[in-house]
Amino acid sequence: MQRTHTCGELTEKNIGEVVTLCGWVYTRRDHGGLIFVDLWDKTGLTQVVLNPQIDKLAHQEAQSLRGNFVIAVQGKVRARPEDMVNLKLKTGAIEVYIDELEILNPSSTPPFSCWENQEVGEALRLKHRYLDLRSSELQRNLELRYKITRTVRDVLHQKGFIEIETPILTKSTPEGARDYLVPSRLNPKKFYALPQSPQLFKQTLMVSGMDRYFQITKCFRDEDLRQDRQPEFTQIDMEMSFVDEDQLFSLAEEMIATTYKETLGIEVETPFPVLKYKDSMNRFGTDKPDLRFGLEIVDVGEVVRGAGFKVFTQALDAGGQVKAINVKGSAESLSRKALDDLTEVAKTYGAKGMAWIKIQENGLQSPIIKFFDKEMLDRLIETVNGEPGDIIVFSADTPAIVADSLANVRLALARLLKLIDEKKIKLAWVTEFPLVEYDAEEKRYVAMHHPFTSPMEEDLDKLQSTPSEVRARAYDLVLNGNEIGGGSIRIHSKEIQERMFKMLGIDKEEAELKFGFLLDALQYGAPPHGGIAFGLDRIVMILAGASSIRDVIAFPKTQKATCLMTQAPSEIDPKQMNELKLKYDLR
RNA sequence: GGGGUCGUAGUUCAGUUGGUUAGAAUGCCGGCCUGUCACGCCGGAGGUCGCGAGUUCGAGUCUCGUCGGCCCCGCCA
Repeated sequence: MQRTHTCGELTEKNIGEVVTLCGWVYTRRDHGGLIFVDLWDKTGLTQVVLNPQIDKLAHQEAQSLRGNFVIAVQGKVRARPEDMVNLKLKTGAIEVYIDELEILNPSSTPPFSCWENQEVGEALRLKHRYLDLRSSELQRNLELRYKITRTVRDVLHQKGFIEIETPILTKSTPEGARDYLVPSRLNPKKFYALPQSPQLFKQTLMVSGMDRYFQITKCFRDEDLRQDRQPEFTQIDMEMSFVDEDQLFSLAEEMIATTYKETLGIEVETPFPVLKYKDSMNRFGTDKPDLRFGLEIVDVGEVVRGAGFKVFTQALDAGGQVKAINVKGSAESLSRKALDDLTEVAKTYGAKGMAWIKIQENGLQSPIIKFFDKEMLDRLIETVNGEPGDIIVFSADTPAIVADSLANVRLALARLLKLIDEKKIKLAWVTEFPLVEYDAEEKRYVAMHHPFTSPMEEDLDKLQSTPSEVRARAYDLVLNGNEIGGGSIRIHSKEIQERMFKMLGIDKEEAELKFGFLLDALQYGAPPHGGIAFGLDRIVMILAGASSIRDVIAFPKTQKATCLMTQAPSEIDPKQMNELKLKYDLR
């Protein structure tokens, strides 16, 4: 029997036609004389009817049907009696009277029902991922994922990009994340690394005159997993020659806006606002601010300097900061318990505690006001624009801890007070990142983005003197508080690249050993170029409204980076170890 | 490396202060049923309480360890 229609397309227009449907038994309702089967495929459900008066044999055979059996049926489309129309189904106006039934494949009883809305443990769902993927939610997510990549390919194609594949077996690169390694059988004691990104290859392609490259490709980083992070993930990677930030931003904006339009039918405004890293850190404590709500951070260090409150003065004396958030109108809604919980949030990010002041009509309430004189309190309240009904929360510590703790207290507050409008889409560029940051452990500067990121021209003279003040031509794209992409204008001058390596403490031999091929390439007419890479999984997750990256990946890993379906990773045969000339040395 | 949380029929869960034979719903199996659509009615089967020690006359329940899922810190150029 050859399928003539899918299970989601028959309507009144097909009444009278003889059709053949194939699909899975969704439910079977056996009335003894009459059997109803809801037949499922990814397009929908169709009710088929087995009536012994239409075909005795088919009816008899249908008694053995069970859930998830794969069947083919042939019969005539009929209108349902008027009061039997099922408005819940697209195909609810019709049903198919079957005169031929073929069981293509029976099914064991599955460990869980993939169609019912019963909450099933994620471990079990991952073990039987093929069943879980039948659910409408995952079907919808994977379809959205495909629509997004298709739109991206369309847009980039129109803009003159070509997709070029780069190696998966490649060279281990220093810095950055931990590499996944693959032993080389033909070259004992040597290893390939799986790429953390195609970074070096795409820059090399610019030297080749490819002009505009993109690739939707897997990247690998052997680090711990999170809700929005997998060791194996997909980047939309791109690179362009002869561009500056403006051209690159507008292209990326068009790509994102078109994606929203084509997949969700939503118009997003372009151009996206641009926020300098420094301003983002000052106002939100993070380089990926969620701009859907306010609760901005205010520096009150100068106001409280010299107060009798040791927590503040000690932080300031040690070169730290005191910053605050005015939680407008929250005096009623934020309980003592909520403030304790927020304090725990602050502590998670290194703060030793979280001070607060409640402004009431009849004065201030707080465990710390006794340490301040009235004049200082007045100025403090004025600085944060405080009014009766507000609560001011404080963090005092090193700049990094103040930023980190308040950024996360801010997010927790927004969730607690339900300040986030889920319909809002707030995209922004964050620019002028520091080129390097000091690594206390390694006692040297390390590239914040990567060592090929171009410094800003006006900061070039600080490369030697004050490296930490040099700003980079690097940028991130932030969507509702998530970093969804990042990139930079690259260094194409050999001279600047050498100064960069010098600052990072990488000598000539080391540079040659680690990045030799790119450095060679850059000597042979490297055009000015820059690029960006987007995290596809995160973008799909946000557009799908999914709560975990696992919900937009067909076969995701668990938090311990295993696959419950394939049981990867697994032990290997000693023969394979011998071939690779590898030996365990477990400690 | 660290913190939190969960683990009991196939599944989702309940299980009191440590006390008789561990329950419910759903699913599954059998029977009945010609207008259901999460069909209905009757009956039945189904448990290494994640695993291992310990405390106790007695452990699903308490203690320790361990394994696994999830969330978080660190980590993620």
